[in-house]
Amino acid sequence: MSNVPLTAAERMEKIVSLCKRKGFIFQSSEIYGGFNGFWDYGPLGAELKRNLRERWWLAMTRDREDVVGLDATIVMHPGIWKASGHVDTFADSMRESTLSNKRVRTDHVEPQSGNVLEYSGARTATGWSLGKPIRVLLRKGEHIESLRKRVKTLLASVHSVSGEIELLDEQNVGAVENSVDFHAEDGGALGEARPFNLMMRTWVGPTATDADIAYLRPETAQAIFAQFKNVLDSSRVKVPFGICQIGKAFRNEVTPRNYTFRSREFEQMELEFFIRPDEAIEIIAGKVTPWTEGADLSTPQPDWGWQMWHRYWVAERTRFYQNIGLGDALEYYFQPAEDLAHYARACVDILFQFPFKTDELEGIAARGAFDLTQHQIHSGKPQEVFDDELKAAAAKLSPEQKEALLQKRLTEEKAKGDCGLDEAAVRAWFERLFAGFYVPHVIEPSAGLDRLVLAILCHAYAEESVPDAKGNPEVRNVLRFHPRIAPVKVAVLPLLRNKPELVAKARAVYDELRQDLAATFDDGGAIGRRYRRQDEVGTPFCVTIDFETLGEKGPELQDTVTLRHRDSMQQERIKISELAARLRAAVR
RNA sequence: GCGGGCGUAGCUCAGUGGUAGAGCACUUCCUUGCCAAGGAAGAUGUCGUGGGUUCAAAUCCCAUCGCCCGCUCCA
Repeated sequence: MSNVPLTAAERMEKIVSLCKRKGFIFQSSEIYGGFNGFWDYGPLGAELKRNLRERWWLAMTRDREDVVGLDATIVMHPGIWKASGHVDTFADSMRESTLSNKRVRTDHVEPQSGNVLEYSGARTATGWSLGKPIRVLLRKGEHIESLRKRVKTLLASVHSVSGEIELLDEQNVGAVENSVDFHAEDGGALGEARPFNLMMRTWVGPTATDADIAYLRPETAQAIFAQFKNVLDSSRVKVPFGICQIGKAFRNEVTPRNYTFRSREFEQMELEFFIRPDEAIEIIAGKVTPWTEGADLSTPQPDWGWQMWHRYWVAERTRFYQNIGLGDALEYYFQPAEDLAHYARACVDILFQFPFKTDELEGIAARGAFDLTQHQIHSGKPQEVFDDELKAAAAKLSPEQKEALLQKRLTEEKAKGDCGLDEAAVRAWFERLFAGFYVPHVIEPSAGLDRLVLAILCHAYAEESVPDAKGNPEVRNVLRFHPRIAPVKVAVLPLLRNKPELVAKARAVYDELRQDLAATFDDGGAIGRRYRRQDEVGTPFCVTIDFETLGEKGPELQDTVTLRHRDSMQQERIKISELAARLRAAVR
């Protein structure tokens, strides 16, 4: 058996088609023409997604002692999004170059100086023409021929025209100094500023005035920060510990693309794992273990600072993906320091090679104390924890040791330039720290559930070339889901439909198995066809009831069935009494 | 938002102004038999949506929605 070669585009098309045909994923609101950026899960997709969600939740909560769950609302106090920075960063005003249609943020336009040229239009000898006038900036020192060539090249690529482009009625309309009306790269005049609001708005309360505006959350994480104190005070947890949440989030993506990959409504699985600041670790443990290549990340240690915790969570999350059969398909991207957002200290992306491109499944960020500090400032409610171990350890430090810690931090803050804390702020922070108080730092593994479903489908999809009954090669479609996450675990099949005693026996086996396994019953068509039907939706096991099951070939085969394996297509004979335990073990 | 391509049965697609099609899938029945191909019968469409041109539109024109590709955006 070998895999049929497919191009990336063919592969993706087949996956999309299979998902619709078999009830994994449907377009939202399809009977009304669809709705861009929204997708529904059909019967099998809902099961698959539920299995993945359940695995993540159990890996976080049941399998660990140091993480608890939360289930918060989608609509929250608008102040949360002010504090988190989303109201500002998600509502950019954008302008477009009229020449290239390239967008630029209004507040990022670089002032330009030079002469403004205007053309009434452009055309080619082959019949293409541009009706609208073109304004473009001839920068100081730029040769006019170089500008003409650049404009022609841009027009050719933007409008997909070939052949020589002729620019019409060139006019010099005057000089400008430090103008913010031209695109920095292509020199094209910028159009009107338009707001790009990436947060979805709604109104809470029946009056729907501006004062009632609220937002559908653009991420689930902020609810965790907003409820941090309540969880801390009610759950007998102490730092280091985590709070996890699974739920819907909403963004007005500029371009929803690539099937379900970038949707406007999507589901996130997020953990905020709260840790002590490195200074607290140093006081308590005497040192902070730096991360080194090959470090032992299996068991958290008291002297771990944020770096080790960050790497630990990368390893933990990798283990999760291995357990659902994606381990061999991941790539990692360590964001270079200069690309990090101002509040992040490190970020690792876990990527999957989708047929359309390799892109992010999960981001694991070390975010320092940024979020809780923001909420402390905006809400006016302290978000500090009290750490008695820290207080006791700090009490044993000499004034010189304390000053040394402080000076070290001061040097770090100075290195940050304008965004660093001043000396008074650092002294105040250490005073609280020595008394046992601090705002915890956080490691944030944030995964997209819909992206995971898509990755699982893409990874599982295979077309094999297998010989048919006559030995001719034939294509077999199969979804090679790990049995743990397969939407249906076992199909029960009577060999023939028109023999009531076979059907009755098969029904009895089905009724027993479905008590604790996702099972299905199929008596339609030839047996081989039914096997292939189950392969196509990724059912790992088929159980076939035949006349031997009924005892026709003697008592030793009575109450045995054929157990057929999806990937190898091998069959074995097994007693009905052993079936449930055997299958349960395989899907655990 | 810009440019290009596309939208016909559940799926894949043919159909360039004159009666809406094929293959697969599906439904029912027959078959003592294990890897999609046996036999018989059957159901399936506002040709994405709205408007226009025409005696006549799946076909031509306009608008709109959706999908794909590129640009753009992406805490």
